[in-house]
Amino acid sequence: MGKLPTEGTQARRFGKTRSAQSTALLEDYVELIADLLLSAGEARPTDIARRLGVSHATAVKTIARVKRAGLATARPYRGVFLTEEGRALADRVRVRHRLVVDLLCALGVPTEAAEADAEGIEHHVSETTLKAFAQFLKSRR
Amino acid sequence: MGKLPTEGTQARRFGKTRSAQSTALLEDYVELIADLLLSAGEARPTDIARRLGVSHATAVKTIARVKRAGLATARPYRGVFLTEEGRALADRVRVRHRLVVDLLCALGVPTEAAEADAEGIEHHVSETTLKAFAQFLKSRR
DNA sequence: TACGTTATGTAGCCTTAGCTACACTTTGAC
DNA sequence: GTCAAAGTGTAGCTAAGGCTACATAACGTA
Repeated sequence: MGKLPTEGTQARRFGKTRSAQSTALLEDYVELIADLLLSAGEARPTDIARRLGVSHATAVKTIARVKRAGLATARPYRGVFLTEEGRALADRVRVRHRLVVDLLCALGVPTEAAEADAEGIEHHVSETTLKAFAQFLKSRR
Repeated sequence: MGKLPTEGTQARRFGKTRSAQSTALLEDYVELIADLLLSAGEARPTDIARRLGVSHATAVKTIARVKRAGLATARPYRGVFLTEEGRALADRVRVRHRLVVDLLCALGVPTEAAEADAEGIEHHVSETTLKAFAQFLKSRR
């Protein structure tokens, strides 16, 4: 039985988790847009919607939020593009995703499950934890 | 560079992540209520709110949702109690939380960071992955 | 070039999860 | 027993993230 966290500590943890959830979607969009730009040369709302499994209207609305956050730009009927900041975020997210998947695989999680779980887990992994993951993988290679 | 997931596969993963998020709050509430019932003998809305770092009004509203989900019962001004189903969920959640924290610690993540990150991670760990975690911890003990 | 298909954007609705403000119970101290 | 403080509940607001329905733009092909 571990020691109980103080009221304040626990509240802070939950708060952090809540804010992580609000940025998770933005990260997913940015990562996906980067992916589409690279593999298809363009990122269209309909493609994004299909990949995420949501309606195109939902995608359009969220893209608007991504733009508002300064991560992307878009002109009507002309697709979506990342800003400098968006590209930087996409890179960070991609690296983190790979690291999480690699770690899960190293622990014996089957690839398919690792990829699926990483999708949810990655948004909640702190820098500190990420470093520990990298260290662990290095030591075992 | 891993192989790309098909459109459908990726959509399914995102969908799973989305639904996990909708149950995450319920799990947190149930776990906290169980905790308070055990340590204080009662679970009052204000205590729950303070521990989660939200207003009491928000807590009350979410407690209503927990009740609607059949996980808890409550009578006005008399505190919150778990149903059979709620207790079972609380147990599962507690076990899972401990396992995630223990794993992170075993990988060299400092305790404080492990506890904090686990709060967000635990809701996205599948049964498959959970088993791999347990197996890894056993093999290394 | 005209037209049907596909993509896009917009409007309006729902639920969740947060908040503040206000009203009503309970509880405890006197 | 009274009354103030603390706790509880309710109402009404916001933003996010879903959806469907509908109108308009772009594209490809006959």
